[in-house]
Amino acid sequence: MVRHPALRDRIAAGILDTAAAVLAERGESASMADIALAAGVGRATLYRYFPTRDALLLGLTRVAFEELRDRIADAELDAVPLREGVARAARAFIAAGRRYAAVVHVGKTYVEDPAEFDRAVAEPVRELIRRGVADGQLRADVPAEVLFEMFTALLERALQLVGHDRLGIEQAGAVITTMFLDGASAR
Amino acid sequence: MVRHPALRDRIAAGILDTAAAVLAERGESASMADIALAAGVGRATLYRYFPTRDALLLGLTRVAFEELRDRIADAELDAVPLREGVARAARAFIAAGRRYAAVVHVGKTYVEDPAEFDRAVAEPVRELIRRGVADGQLRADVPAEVLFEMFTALLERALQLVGHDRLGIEQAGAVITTMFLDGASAR
DNA sequence: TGATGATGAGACATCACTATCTCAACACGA
DNA sequence: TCGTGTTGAGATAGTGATGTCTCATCATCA
Repeated sequence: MVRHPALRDRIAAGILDTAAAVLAERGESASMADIALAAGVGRATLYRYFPTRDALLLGLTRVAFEELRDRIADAELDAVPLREGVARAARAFIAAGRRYAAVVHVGKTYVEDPAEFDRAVAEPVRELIRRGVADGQLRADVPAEVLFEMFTALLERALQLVGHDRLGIEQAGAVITTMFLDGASAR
Repeated sequence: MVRHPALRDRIAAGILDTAAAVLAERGESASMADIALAAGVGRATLYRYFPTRDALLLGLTRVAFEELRDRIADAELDAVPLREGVARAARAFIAAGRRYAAVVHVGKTYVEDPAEFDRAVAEPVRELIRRGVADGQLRADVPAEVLFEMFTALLERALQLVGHDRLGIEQAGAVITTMFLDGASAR
């Protein structure tokens, strides 16, 4: 019998944590042995917690997705002005994605339910941008979809910079927000 | 004796071309067999032209780098105003990088001489941005290095969109330039 | 202290891919 | 038509990773 049923979950969470770090650093090619070594457990133990590599990647994207989904829901992007919404979305992505930078790139293939991811994470941001275009606050000479892509591109790069300690978390959110809205030109 | 010494080069170039496409689509994990199949040659033949996988990746990054280097040199970024320089840099990257989107991501590990790449490609753009910050045209509340990262992030994403036919080449250059300089807000 | 259950180390089979080699078929020039 | 040289297909060895298994060891609880 398991002594502490919660202990197993905590160990699994710890493994996912270091797995996220290893994958972020070494890329998708990091092996199960690499992850086990970094997590300080034996390879066999790693397989006891995650019976396949896919199961591990799936678990990783799942926690990342849930955290991101919750933060986006908290942000209530549909209830605030455009500028505040963009700022909130940026902070939400950076806060949630900080530890899961690996997933941002690798992720798409391992997301359990892409439609659900789209609905709960991407769509609220797209809707925010569409609203900005519709009421004349955002430029209309480019499809809203392209603006969305540019926004996420800035986000992902900022996430990388945060991961490499070249940008603070707070600054990252501010830079993304102002860069996206106002660009790099001096005021 | 080889009938046409130039023929070999043309075939090699053709292989590199399709290799770029395959790698761009399937990612770094595309195998030599995949590439040979897509290129319409036997696997053994592929190995005759590129004795190792590394040699192929190296050759691919080499042509991409040379094209990009030449275009950046042509752009004379140090001799034009900031806005024109940004526009030229964007066009240069998109024109040269269009067929080598794979390398943009994978690249860094296969670049023969990272220092040379930095000197001939990245540094002129960085210098352009530094100049813009120094003369007050670009915002100074963010390190020039971060502005550079944001610019390349927009570039790479635009490159992807072009590759997926979601953005035209001309529009891509224009969007990058105006987004970077003025952001997404309506004028 | 003794029993239970988890752990780490390592052996092992399997699989996919790289890289090499051979050979029959083929194209092109003399 | 003949000969040179290239090609594609397939066999094969080597390598590294995944996934399974066993076993000695260790920590915890009674």
